[in-house]
Formats: sequence, C-alpha cells, structure tokens
Amino acid sequence: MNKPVPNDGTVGKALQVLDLVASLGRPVRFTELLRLSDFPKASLYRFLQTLTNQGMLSYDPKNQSYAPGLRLVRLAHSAWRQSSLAPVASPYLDALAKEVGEAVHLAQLDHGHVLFVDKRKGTGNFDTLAAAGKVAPSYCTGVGKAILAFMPAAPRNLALQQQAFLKYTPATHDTIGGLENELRSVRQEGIAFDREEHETGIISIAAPILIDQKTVVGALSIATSTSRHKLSDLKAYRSVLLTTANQIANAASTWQFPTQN
Amino acid sequence: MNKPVPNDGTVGKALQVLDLVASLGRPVRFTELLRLSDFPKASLYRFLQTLTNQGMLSYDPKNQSYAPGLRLVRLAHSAWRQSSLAPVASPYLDALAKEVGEAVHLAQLDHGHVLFVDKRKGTGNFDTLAAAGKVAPSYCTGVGKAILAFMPAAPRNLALQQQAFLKYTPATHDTIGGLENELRSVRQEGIAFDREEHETGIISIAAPILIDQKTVVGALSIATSTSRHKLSDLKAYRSVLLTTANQIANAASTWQFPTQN
DNA sequence: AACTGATTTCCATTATTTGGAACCAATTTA
DNA sequence: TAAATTGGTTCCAAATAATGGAAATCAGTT
Repeated sequence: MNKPVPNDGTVGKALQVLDLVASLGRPVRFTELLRLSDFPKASLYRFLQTLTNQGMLSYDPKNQSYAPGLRLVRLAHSAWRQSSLAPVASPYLDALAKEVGEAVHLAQLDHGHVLFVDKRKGTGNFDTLAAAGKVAPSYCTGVGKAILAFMPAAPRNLALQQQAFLKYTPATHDTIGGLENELRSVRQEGIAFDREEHETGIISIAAPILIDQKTVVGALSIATSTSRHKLSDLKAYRSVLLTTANQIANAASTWQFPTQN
Repeated sequence: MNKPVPNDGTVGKALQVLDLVASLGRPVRFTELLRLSDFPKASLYRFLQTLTNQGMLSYDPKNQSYAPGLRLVRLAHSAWRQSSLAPVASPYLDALAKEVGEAVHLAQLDHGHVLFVDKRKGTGNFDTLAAAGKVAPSYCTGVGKAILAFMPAAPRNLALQQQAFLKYTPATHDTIGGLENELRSVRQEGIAFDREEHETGIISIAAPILIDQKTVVGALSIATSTSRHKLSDLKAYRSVLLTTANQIANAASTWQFPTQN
C-alpha cells in the first residue's frame, strides 16, 4: 500500500536518515529530524543511536545535536582512491592547471548529479576534500552537460528525469527540451560550455572523459570568472582540454587493479 | 552466547561489510569477502546487494568486484565540513605551511586511530602518504601522541587498549608502558615528536589543539624527512607550531554553528 | 558435452525491527 | 510553587524483515 520509495530494508532506512542529516549541512536536533523525516519517533531515535555509535554520525551532548561523523571521512578516502578518477587523473590535472593557470575541475556523475572528485585552484595548490565531494546539478554545469551528452540514451533519460531545472540565472536551461538541444550540439563539438548557467559570473569549458572513444566516465573543465575572461577566450583551451581528457581516459582504461588472481 | 562484538543490528552488520570492502583498498570479489567475513553466503550476498544499490558500494560487473561507492565521497564532504577541524583551520595551515616550507598535517582521533583531515604539501614534493581521510596508528605518530597525551585518563586508557603496538621500525613503542612514559613527558613539554617510529626516514613535531587549554580536539604537525632535516632542526618550529595550534583552537571554540534560532 | 568453481535465488524458520504509548527531565507558563 | 509544555528516552507485544541451508544458475575449462 505504501512503498513510495522501494527502500532496501533497515539499512536503506538508516542510510536515508544519514543522508538527511548530511544534507542539512549543520548540526541538527532530534525534533527537527523528526519533523523532516516521516519515521515514527521511536524508530528515528533508534536509527540515530545506531548510526551514532557506529561513528557514521557524531552527537554533541551539549546542544543535543547530530552531525555526520568522521567515520565517513575515513570510508570516503577509500572510495575516492578506488572508485573515482582522481588518483589516476591527478598528474594530468597538475599539468593542465599549471599550463592554463585557471581552476580545473574533475567530476563524475552520481545519481544524476555532478560530483566533483578533484580540483586545482587557479593560482596554486589544491584542497583535497574541500572540493572533492561537492555536488552540483548536471543540467547547468559544463562538466554535467559534457557527461550527459555522451551517455547512452537510456541512462541519460533517466538522469534527465532527475534534474530539478531550477532557474539559477537567466541563462539556465529550465526545460528538458532546451537542454536536449544543447546536448546534441555538445555531442557534435565534443565540448560543453557553462555560460553563467549555474552562477552569475562563472563560466567554463568542459570535455568528457571517454574510454575507447565511447564510454563516458567523467568530465574535465577549466573554469574562470567573467571578470578575468570572456567565453571566447575559453575556446582557446579547447585543444589542450581535449588532449588532457584523452590522456586521463587512457590512463584510466590502462590502470586495472590487480584482481588478486 | 556469541556476541563477540556488540553489533547494532542489521545496520551494524552492513557497515561491517562496508568497512571490510573499504579496508582492502582494491576491488574485491564475492568469494574473497566470503572468506574474510564470517557471514553466511546468502547474508553477505544480500548485504552487498543492499549497499550497492544504495551507492555505498559500487559493483563492476565486468570483473564482478565490489569497491567503496561514490556516495561515500558525497557524504564525507558534509562530515568533513561539519565535524572536522579542517574548515576552520584551513587559513592557519596555509600560513604555517608557507612559513616553514614543510609538510603540515592536521589530524583528529577517531576510534583510537589518527585520522588526517587536512594537509599541506612541503616545498619538496615528498608526498607523505597522508591525505585527507587517511588513517594511521596513534601510538607511533607525532599527532597521535600529542592527542593521547592530553586526553582525559578514561578515554585515553580506552584508546590505548585499541593500539596494536606493531613494531613498524626499531624506534616504535611496542609496549603500553613505554608509550605511557613518553606521553607523560609530552604532557610536560606540550609537544610530541615522531622519531621515525612509523616510517623510517620520516620525522615530525606535533602539538595538540587544546580548546580552553584543556580539551584536546586534534593535533597539528610539521613533518619532514631525515634527508632534509634532523630532529633537532624540528625543535626550532616549536614556537610557531604552538602558536598556530592555539590560533586554531581559538577559531574552533569561537565558531559555533547557528543552532537554528 | 561434462566438469568445476563461483555467484545468485528460494523459502520456511527465526530473530529483529517496529511504533504506539508510557515515562522522564528540563524548561516555561500560570 | 505548581502545573503544563516541550523534547528526549524507554517498553513491549505484534508485525516484519533478516537468516542461512540448500538448490539452481552461470561462466569458464578441459
């Protein structure tokens, strides 16, 4: 009668709670969570207990609030090293950032959203997790469109359904049709642009990372602000961007884990 | 009769599986996990299913292997921002790294282990193995000892129980007594050293981050290699290290989250 | 085609989760 | 000072979901 989301069992529900806490981005108290979720009081309470003493959440007794726990940071380290392109791509990002002197982003798709897995700052050094883990919509970012454009139709349509199509700026696509048109041209040119679609004043040029020229596994972008560059300036990076994306693709496809015989 | 580890229910078990996969640091196949865990085949299988379609694990159908999933990276981002010292400490790390030109590490204690939450590279491109999310033993690292020394007795003893006391190098403490002796002197001097106890050739000087001169919330270290510096050289950093640790402590205690009205 | 080892599914039994309601503690209101 | 309100925690019988032995399926080999 009521299976609105096909949860997988207790674990699924617990993770739902975890997500909720994480999504709020600040410590939350029990009552607030109770309002936001639709778990009964006792159940929610038990989930929080369990998650907390598993280290997935941390609890501050002083102001009785929950926040995501450090165990997640530990786990994410493995995830980042194994399941993301970041470790393989790292040297190429270094080189690209050095060459162009602008911010460089590496992203992958996760549940229809863009997940940044690494970046290089425009000027100098990088912060690891500061950028890694950040999410953004895919319909209005360079990397997002680059990935969407090169996905097989079936998963792409699924991903398109998940887009919120909020109009962040005047330039943001707010219809699925408009986006699909652009994706077609992205597919032809092999490059996507962010024309201040997510944040006013921020533009980027992005290329998909294609393994065997076919399977898209992520995207790479050079981003800057309109105060430093015009969109037309970015087009000059097309070639170096495509080259780097290709290098990363090669490195990624070559680098297989020793599957322990 | 058999509750060797007081698991919290299904969620606990699932997380145990997640940890197992993460700890291996490479994609693993079903059978290997079956050997390593002591779950019955069908149960393990279901856990993997659940975790996978929750995005906590990723599954590679090609070689039938499991790895930690990207959802963790997403979740960890919130955890890192909210529950770690990293965001507040960031500018101070920048300044310190710039001033001393050596690798700087910021760490916190998690279940008795040192968890690195941020770092800055030294000028020399010696990439110490530590990145955000990386864990290390606390009994043989500068940051670990700095934290342990300043913890209240009760949790410290608990943490000490959790130490493996593996003898990584000739200098590693391998008895709880030896470590306790050193912690006493660390407490007096306000500073801890790593004298090649974890990795041969790597030394560090570390200071605890103490809120209100009392509660230790993490530690800060300057690390280098014996090929560049002697231990005595590091002592010169004592003062700047303590100052920075203090600044971070102040920033951390001041910065309270808006607890929502 | 038969064999082998790994992976996946089945299903009756069992153990765990569930959630309404009672309870407790601290703070606010009368 | 007492009563009421709010926020958090515990109980326990009923409902549900997890369990795991065994059997079926699948992918390589010989």
